Amino acid sequence: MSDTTEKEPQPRRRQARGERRIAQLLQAAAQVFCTSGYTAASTNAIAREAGVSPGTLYQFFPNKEAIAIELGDRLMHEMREAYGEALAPVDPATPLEEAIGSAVDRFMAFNTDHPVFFALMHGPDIPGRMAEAHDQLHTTVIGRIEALLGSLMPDAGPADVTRTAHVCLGIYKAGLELVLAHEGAERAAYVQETKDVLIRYLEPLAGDRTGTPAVD
Amino acid sequence: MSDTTEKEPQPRRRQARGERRIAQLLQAAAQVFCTSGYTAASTNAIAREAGVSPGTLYQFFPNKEAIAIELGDRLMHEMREAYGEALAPVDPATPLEEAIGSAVDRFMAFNTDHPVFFALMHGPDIPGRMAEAHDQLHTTVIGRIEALLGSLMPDAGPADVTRTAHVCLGIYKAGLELVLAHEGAERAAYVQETKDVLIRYLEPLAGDRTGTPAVD
DNA sequence: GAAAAACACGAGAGATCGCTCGCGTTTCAC
DNA sequence: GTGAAACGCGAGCGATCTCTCGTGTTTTTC
Repeated sequence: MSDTTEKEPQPRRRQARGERRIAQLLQAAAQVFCTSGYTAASTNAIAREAGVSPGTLYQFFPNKEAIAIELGDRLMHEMREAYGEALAPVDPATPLEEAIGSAVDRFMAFNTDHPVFFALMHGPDIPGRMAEAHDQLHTTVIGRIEALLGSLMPDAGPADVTRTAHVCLGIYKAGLELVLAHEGAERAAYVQETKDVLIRYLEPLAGDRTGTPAVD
Repeated sequence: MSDTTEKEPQPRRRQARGERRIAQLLQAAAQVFCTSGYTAASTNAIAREAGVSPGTLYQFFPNKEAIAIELGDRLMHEMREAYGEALAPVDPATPLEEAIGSAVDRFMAFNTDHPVFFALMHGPDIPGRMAEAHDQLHTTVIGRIEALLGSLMPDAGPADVTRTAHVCLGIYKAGLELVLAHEGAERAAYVQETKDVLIRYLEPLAGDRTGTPAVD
């Protein structure tokens, strides 16, 4: 009834030391999640990697899931910060190759800079809250791709557009997996291959309508 | 020193009942692995799913990994039985579309019939012995694809052929994931999309050589 | 400077999981 | 029919993992 009656009281005023520890722990968690995956990663291992005791870890995170969630949130935020509206609808006048090329480059760069992102999103055993975030991002990305495809496929049904969007995202994910598995020049070559696959897949949709299966 | 001195004596003569239990347990394991993944699947859950006690399970399998291995071996065997030399080099006279179409159809059918296969092969936490089998299959498939591509890309370096083979396999895997996520007509549509992606990716390689990056 | 709050530790409680063991039941060989 | 071996059970051992708690240290606040 009083003024600041919150259900989840957070009278926890973090000190500078605490913020540092949090960053330290998140970095360690990223490392461990990358090498072991979310489920196999133990909180004790994360604490050890960060050079602190298990008890200290739980001073800043209520449970293991919260670590992944905070990590995911920060990555999402950083992605939006760095690439802003890379997901935004592009100018329809932009050539297909250019649009695909820049989008693939941006996302590939982010994922190679933050391999945890892939590890957290791809695991089959991610916690519930994490799956929600994944689904939300997935839906958003699919929506953006659909918007882009809308101008490419003017006379296709919405189901076809959605399906094509899913195929595009699948191609990107497959390419990303190959890119992350290689380094240097070979990695760059796989980035180019990913672009080529997408371009060749989408090119016929632009001007050619023979691809539409007129099954009778 | 005597005659049948084996390091691993298997005087275990299975009865018909035992063989039935093994099949029962493997089917239950397939079910549980599919829904939970290998690591999250508990042996107790597998036994419960099969309607037997945990002790009975260990009467037939020395440990959890052996269950996955036996399951994998049987799947591999069944694949070779059913599709024989689907991986074998095809007649070079076969049109690209037909070759891709039949290969994709065969493998998609197998994977939709046995979703465990994908679950076991795709998990990031599969046991060591399983990873070996996966790598071996992977290498075999890549080799087959390389052989097919060899005739398509006569004047490409071996590294390029290998890379293209990996991209093809990646496209297939991505398509498979989408196919498994849908049913009925939508599933069939995704199969067709997978074929289209592969065909459009590989078509330019056949007659067109402008794709070869002549970087200096 | 003293009380309070945030930080840090590490042993271990509580839960889960892989797997074992002792004992009873069914099936097979002879 | 009888002994042996395969089958079946389920309580529970040991290891591991998440998370807690009591205690001690550092920082902030007044």
